[in-house]
Amino acid sequence: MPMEKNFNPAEAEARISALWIDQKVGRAGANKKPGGQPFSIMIPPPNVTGSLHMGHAFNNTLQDILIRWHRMRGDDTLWQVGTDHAGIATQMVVERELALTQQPSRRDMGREAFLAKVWEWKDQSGGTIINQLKRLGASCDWDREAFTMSGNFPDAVTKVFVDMYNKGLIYRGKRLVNWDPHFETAISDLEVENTEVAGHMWHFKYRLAGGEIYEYIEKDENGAVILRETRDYISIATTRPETMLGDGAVAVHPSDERYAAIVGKMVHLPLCDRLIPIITDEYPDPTFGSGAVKITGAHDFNDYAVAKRNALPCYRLMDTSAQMRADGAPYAQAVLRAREIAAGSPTNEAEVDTLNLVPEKYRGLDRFQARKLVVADINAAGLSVATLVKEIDEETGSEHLRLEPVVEAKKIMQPFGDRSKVVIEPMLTDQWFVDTSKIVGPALEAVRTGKTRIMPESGEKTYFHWLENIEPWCISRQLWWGHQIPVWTAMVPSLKGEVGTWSLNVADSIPLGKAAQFRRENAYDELALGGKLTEGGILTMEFCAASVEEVKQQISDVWQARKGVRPGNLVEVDSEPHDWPLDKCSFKIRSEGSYVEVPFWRDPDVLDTWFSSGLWPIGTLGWPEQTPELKTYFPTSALITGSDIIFFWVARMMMMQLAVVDEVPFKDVYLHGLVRDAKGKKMSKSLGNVVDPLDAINEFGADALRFTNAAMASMGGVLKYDPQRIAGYRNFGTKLWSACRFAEINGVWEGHSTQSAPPRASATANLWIIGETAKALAEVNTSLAAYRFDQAADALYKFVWGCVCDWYVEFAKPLLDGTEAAETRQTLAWVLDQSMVLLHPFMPFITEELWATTGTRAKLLVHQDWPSFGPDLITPAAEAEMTWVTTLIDEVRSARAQVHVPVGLKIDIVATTFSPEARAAWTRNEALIRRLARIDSLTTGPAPKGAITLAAPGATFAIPLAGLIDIAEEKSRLTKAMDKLAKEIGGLKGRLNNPNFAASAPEEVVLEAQANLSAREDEAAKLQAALTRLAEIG
RNA sequence: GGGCGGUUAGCUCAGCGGUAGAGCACUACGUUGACAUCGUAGUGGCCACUGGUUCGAUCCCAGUACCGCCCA
Repeated sequence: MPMEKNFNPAEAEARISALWIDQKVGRAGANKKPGGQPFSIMIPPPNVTGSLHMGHAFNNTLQDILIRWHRMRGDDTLWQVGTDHAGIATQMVVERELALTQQPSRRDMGREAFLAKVWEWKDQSGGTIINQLKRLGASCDWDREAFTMSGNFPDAVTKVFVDMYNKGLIYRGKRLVNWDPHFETAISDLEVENTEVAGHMWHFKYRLAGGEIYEYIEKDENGAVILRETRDYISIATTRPETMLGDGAVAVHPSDERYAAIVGKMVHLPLCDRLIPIITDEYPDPTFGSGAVKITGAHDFNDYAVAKRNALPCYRLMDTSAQMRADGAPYAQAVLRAREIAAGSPTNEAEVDTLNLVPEKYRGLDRFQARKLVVADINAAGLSVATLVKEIDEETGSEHLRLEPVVEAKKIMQPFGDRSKVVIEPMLTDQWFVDTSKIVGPALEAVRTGKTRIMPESGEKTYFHWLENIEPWCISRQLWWGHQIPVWTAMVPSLKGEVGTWSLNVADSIPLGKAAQFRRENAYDELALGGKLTEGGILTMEFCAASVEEVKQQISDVWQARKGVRPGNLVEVDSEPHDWPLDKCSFKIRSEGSYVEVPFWRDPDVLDTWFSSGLWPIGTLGWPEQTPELKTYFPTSALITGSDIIFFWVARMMMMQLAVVDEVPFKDVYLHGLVRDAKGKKMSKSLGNVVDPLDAINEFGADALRFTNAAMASMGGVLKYDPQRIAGYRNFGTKLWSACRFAEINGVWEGHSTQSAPPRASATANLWIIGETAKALAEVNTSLAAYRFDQAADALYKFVWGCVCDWYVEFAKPLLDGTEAAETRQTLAWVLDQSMVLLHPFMPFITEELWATTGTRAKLLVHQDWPSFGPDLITPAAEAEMTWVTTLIDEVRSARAQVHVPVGLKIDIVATTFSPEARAAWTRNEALIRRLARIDSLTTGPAPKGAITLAAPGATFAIPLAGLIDIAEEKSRLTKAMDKLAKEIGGLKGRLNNPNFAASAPEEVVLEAQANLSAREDEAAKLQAALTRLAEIG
């Protein structure tokens, strides 16, 4: 059956893909040869909720190119595939689906039922992106597909947590974190998008206590007084008025003379019955606003730092959904205690957190509603900074002056959750942290010493910069979908074995306020107690272990050691004691001698998804089991991923693998830029400029998209997708296809089977193309080894289109009629075979199809041996001769076109000078030259009148075209060529005449310039002679 | 504000010490034994600007301008 005119991707891709999957061509170690080195890549696990976008398509194309290349070379190859459970994203998807289908909400159905729903969803819809990867032609080991929530992965995550906990690398603490009020969880600062939005700046007056006044003096740059007034207040500016209820102080810069006199004095907090001090700190910018800043430690990161430095209490004002708090004691009671604390009464973080300083009127309001109300109330109290504005009464026309509060419209940076899109609230909460400062060292060291390479180099700088300034990593999330933190808390006796003193029967649970009082009065020392007091006043202790059984053992051991008895019954309960409803409070741990039931409870939080995906390299290979795969493929060879997750993932994988198995996770890291549209704009659904990889595959075929990806993959480049470019590479595939079809029509494939060695050839053109093939191979190898996919693609494009199709196929046409027909057939078959092989990693479908169509093959192309021939296939003499031939053809064609010789007209040519070498080159390649330059006959002799002249090395040719050509046009052609030569000659002479050049430049550069000059001068002389002749005839 | 990049043909990008390349687009011609998803021949560049180093700078260094990205 003759070949179709074109490759049909839609039909062939599905068929070939099924064949590859069916034959498991990508299984670990497939096509491995003796001596093959391990080569492994871990796919950056896409979110299980995800679908394939251009970033994935790009990134996985590069991985597949490397994998296919190494596999063909006989290396022991693994491309590990899998997905990431994506905590927030997945929970969001499933919750949305529950809402859409009118099912009970997550909270209504409870944790266990909800997780069952998530798994249900995962089984139904979690495979989308994996299937899409198959359409791209990705040759992963599909049987090894991993998921961060199944297989050995959860155990591996737990083990790592426990190990790190035991090594003191993980701790729990109350810190200000980014809180997502929609999902009601902490999120990473990397999951926060800071966006500039239109906001406002309000200016409030905080009055000095006791009616004190001071002289406020404002000076200009030169020190001249521009404002002097007596004030009874300090002016503060804020973009978040509702947080003023939790202010702990007003801060000014120590150098700020305006406020020097009142530093240390107290001010009245508007709307509150509290006084707060004026303190100094380096944080306020004296040139910004009034220079005085209100400090709300519990709701702003900068303020939190100031509060910590100055030991200010951080009063939390909002609940988990960012509504003003409605819990705890009445305002009057809370403020009483706050005043005591301000006056120096001892306290602690836990107690401060229980105090709700939101006045009743604001309790339960949304933060934005509260803002409006606070502003209105401050305005009403006359505590806003105001200016006088003129007002004209419309009826009477009389002017009034009215005080108007100053509200500046201002662009402010506001943090948004990247998933929820709601405004993030800095929130003081208990969270788990990885003490990154303790594990960052080896990660830095590995890159410094080159054990792991990051490409491009700028990525290395970013890596160092981030790691050198690393913050503790908050790893807990208040979600249900994820790896639950393996830490339990249990009631324990004190170190002295006391139970009755602090361990209360829960039925006796004391009110929070009373508990706080209890804690204060006992001025306890948690170290001495060997545990920690809960808010309910119960002595507890944390236990971290991989299983409940181990935890029970540990709890029991503590009781045994401290009290001399083991609890009769350890009961795991749902949550902390102070959350317990009364009917659950039946634990009898109090009565001396009868410790019947001791409750313990697990931390409900789950781990940040990045904590588990940080273990991807070892987790997918079966760790903690020492599997053969782990031994063979770890550390992995390369990681290919977007530069946007260098912090999220790359740096964390480095830290974690080094901390856990003391080895780098990968040798090379290749970072690529963000994917953009043709104009460089970020692709977004709202802009409608998203190029869907699947659309591109449907329209142009996967090979075209893949080749585009490779061609764009220059180091550090931005990736701008232009469908025209994809179309161009589709055409490239078609070009190869039709060259093979040409071969078919000429019987090249008849009886063809794979030949690894090139045929013995004698024709120059055949020798030449064999040499070009060797050069292409070398270039592809070098480029891929350096991760220069663009250079490899470029080399292949030039070779296949530029050498094979443009020249060699044309040369083959006359050769196939001559005495060298047999070797030409073999050469053409070999060259096209090599083209398929070399292109296969880039365009696997079309090449696999051609491979099957064109010969008897022992193996699929995907497992064909990568060639290993070297530069010995290059014949320098053939190369030089073909350069002479192609240059001559180019010149004849160019000259003909410029003087408008009709393409169809065959011309005669006269060699006016002809060296023996040139004559030999002509003779050997006469058929090709005559055909491609459309020459009828060659004679030698003097140049005829009225001819166009061409200069070639060792020869001058004249094309006699008396009457056919326009002499003026030929003159202008020659003059133009002469001008160009003159410019070049001028430059070369200038250099060579400079004595410093000869003295300083390397010898070969000087020689090259000299040779260049003499060649140019030779050519110029020939053209000058031609011009002279033209002048003679007119 | 801090960090990292970029500025080369109309567009998208390579090149990175020896006077500039590709693809696409554009122009003209063209069905010459595969290919019009094509062929042939062309047009098109003070390599952002200003200094410096060098025999020589698009390339190295410093500064300026503009544009990105990341982090505050």
